[in-house]
Order: sequence, then C-alpha cells, then structure tokens
Amino acid sequence: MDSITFAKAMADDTRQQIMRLLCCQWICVSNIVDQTGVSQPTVSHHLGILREAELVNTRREGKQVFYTLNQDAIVVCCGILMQAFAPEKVTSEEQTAT
Amino acid sequence: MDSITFAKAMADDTRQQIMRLLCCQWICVSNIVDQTGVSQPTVSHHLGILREAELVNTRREGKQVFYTLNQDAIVVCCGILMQAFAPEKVTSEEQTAT
DNA sequence: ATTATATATTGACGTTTGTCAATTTGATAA
DNA sequence: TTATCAAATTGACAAACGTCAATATATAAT
Repeated sequence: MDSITFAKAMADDTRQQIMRLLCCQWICVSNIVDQTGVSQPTVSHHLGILREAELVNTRREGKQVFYTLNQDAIVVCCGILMQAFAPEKVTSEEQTAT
Repeated sequence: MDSITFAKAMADDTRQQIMRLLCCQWICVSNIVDQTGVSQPTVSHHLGILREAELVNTRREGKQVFYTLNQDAIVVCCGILMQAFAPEKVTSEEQTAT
C-alpha cells in the first residue's frame, strides 16, 4: 500500500466518519447506514474504497457482513508518511552511531 | 488543522512529489517547476493548498519565493490520525496501570 | 422453488479537483 | 517610470469523486 492510496482513502468526510465507527469494533453495513445517515449504496461504495486500501477487515455472518478498522494498517501507513516527509523527526531515536 | 484537510492535502501525486522535494530543504517555485515538469500555475496551485493546510513554510527572497516542508506539522497530523484511528496501538506505551 | 433480507453493483447527475494558457500582481533593475 | 523576471490568480475544460435510485447478487427461511 502506497502513501497516495492511503491519503486518498482518508480524504473524505463520510469515510472518516465510517472509520471512526469501525474503530475498535465490528459493525454490519446496515448499522453503519443507520448511524451515518447516508444511503446504503453510498456506504457500500465507501467500504469498497476502504477495503481496496486494506484499511478494513471483513467478516460475513449469515446475511450480514461485518467490518472493522484495520488499526495496524493505519499505524504502518502513518509510519510511512512520517518516514517520507518528516525523516529528521523520526529516523533515529536509536542511532547505532558507529 | 483537522485530519480531513490533512488527508486531502496529501491525496495527490503531484503534491506528494512536491513535498518530497521540499523535505529538508528550501526551494523556490521555479526550481520546483523545473524538477516536477508541471506548469508554473499548477505548481502555485498545489503550493497554495499546502500553504492553506500549513504543511509548508514560506520565505520571500527578492523576486523569488522559497518553500520548505513543515515536518513538525506532518508529525502532529500523523499523530492525530493514529490517535483517532488506532488508539489501541498508540494510546499508552507508558500505562500507569493503577 | 419461492420469498425475504442484507449487501454489492450499475447508471446517472452534480460537484470537486487537477491542469494549462493567459493575465495580474509583486519586486528588482535600468 | 518603464522594463524585466518570479509567483499568484483567473478562466476554461476534462477527469475524478460522492451521492442516490434502481437493480443484481448472495444468503437464509418457508
């Protein structure tokens, strides 16, 4: 996953709203629809983008599909951003200083 | 600065290209134009977005305007993202564990 | 097999975004 | 002041994006 895919996936209000809901818990699509107030197709569309970016995990349970946020991916991507754009602030911390 | 402004500012290829150039050094606009191969108005447009998001610092020197990346802002914004979307992975590190 | 429910996909539409050419603004030099 | 160079702004246009209604797909229940 590259830093642009990540940034694009994060770059929408509705998507961040969904991500906040999915943080630390599994929720099914219809619940997301209820809690966000946007239409079911729109929610599915956003979930597709998050899935594509591997920012969410999925589990089917009968007729329902549950989603949760992939927190590890968030940390990794933020790390990549910081390495790329703030190396001076983050590079070392443990410098082996030969 | 909110996490959406940040993500939107990062969510473009040309803009990340410019940000990489501005990382750890001051460059003037015409140099950015030369090194990116996009037109001067386009570069100015992207710099405007980065300025708006406070991701760059600016300094005028005669007729030229120099830009550099605001690395501290990057770190802060990534921190906000991680706090919001990966709290379990980042909250503690030093848990006072009563 | 038919029906019912949950989610994904398609198609259409308006908005936002990235790009460039042309122009304007700002700053120095003559 | 006038001329020159650097950067910002404006206007136009195509491409990408977010949204919803309608439809299709998948799963379970009758």
